[in-house]
Amino acid sequence: MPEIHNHSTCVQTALTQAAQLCTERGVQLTTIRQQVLELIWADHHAVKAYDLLERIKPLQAAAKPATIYRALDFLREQGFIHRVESLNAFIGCCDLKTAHEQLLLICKKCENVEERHADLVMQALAQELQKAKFIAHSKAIEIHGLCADCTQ
Amino acid sequence: MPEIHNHSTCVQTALTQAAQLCTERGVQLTTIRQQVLELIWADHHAVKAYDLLERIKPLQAAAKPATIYRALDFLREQGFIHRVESLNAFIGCCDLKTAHEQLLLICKKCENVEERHADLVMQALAQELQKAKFIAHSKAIEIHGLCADCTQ
DNA sequence: AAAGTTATGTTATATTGTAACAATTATTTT
DNA sequence: AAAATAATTGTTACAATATAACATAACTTT
Ligand SMILES: [Zn+2]
Ligand SMILES: [Zn+2]
Ligand SMILES: [Zn+2]
Ligand SMILES: [Zn+2]
Repeated sequence: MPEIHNHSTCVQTALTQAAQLCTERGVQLTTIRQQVLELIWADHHAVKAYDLLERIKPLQAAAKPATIYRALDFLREQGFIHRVESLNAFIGCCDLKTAHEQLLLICKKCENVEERHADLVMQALAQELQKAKFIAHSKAIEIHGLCADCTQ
Repeated sequence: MPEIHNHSTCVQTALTQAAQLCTERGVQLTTIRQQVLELIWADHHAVKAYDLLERIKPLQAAAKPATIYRALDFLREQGFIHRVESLNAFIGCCDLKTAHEQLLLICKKCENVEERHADLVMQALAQELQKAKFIAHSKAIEIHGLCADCTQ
């Protein structure tokens, strides 16, 4: 993610596509679910569940942990967000349309999380899995370090 | 990991090498630390911190969460174990001698965790990181699915 | 409208992990 | 060996993350 970009388009795209996919799939993008998705897309940082809980309370006074975790479960099932395993946190998926594996680059300094498709990595990984005769159901590749903007 | 193998050699190798490396490095493989390492090596499953706590209590009656987490911190710093981020759990490292990245294959059925070096994957990943101008400090690649033994 | 399904409210609790300070043990210096 | 220093462990308290279970409400289908 470049340090400066028109982030409102990121958010708009994500919300529009999510709404569209929900319609197509016959599932409900309820108010709570949409609000959580919007809060996750506030920036390109990974967000923790209890931070989301605090942030949604002005909008949903009755919100409890289960409120958030249920919304997160839904958004994950639909592929709208990813869980960052190594942070116990969540980020918006940058490509809702195509199912894909996630390579996450997590910057220690600015805390941005960049999602990349990294086809060559996935290809090499597929070969390695074949060698191991391992049938993959889900893959998480998470790299911690310094992003391009923070190493200049 | 083949379903049937002489596991006592896995454990012996790990403990012997750990003891040797601690001597070389001038750090202490205390009783508690060695016991935790042994408990982790009980099998090739990932172990949770509080399971370790229960299992060490017969040996260390005074054991508390901090007891376990401190030992885990030490063992991780020394590279004797890995944390499985997607499980909040820990496994013994199968190659103490050479520093290396971890590709973990986690079987949903038998729960075995196999660690592979996967040089080709790491090479492709290094290229991708260069493209992204990202300086990696740590890498976690965790694949969930079915292992060779469990797909037959 | 009634029945069935999906989503939310609510309470309680389980799981995972740290902070802080005291006491002890090991190592180094005098 | 004694004293000083550093490393480890004991202990208490609590923070952070996540789920279970059951009641209520809101949508969908018949
Ligand atoms: Zn953006
Ligand atoms: Zn950065
Ligand atoms: Zn073994
Ligand atoms: Zn298996």
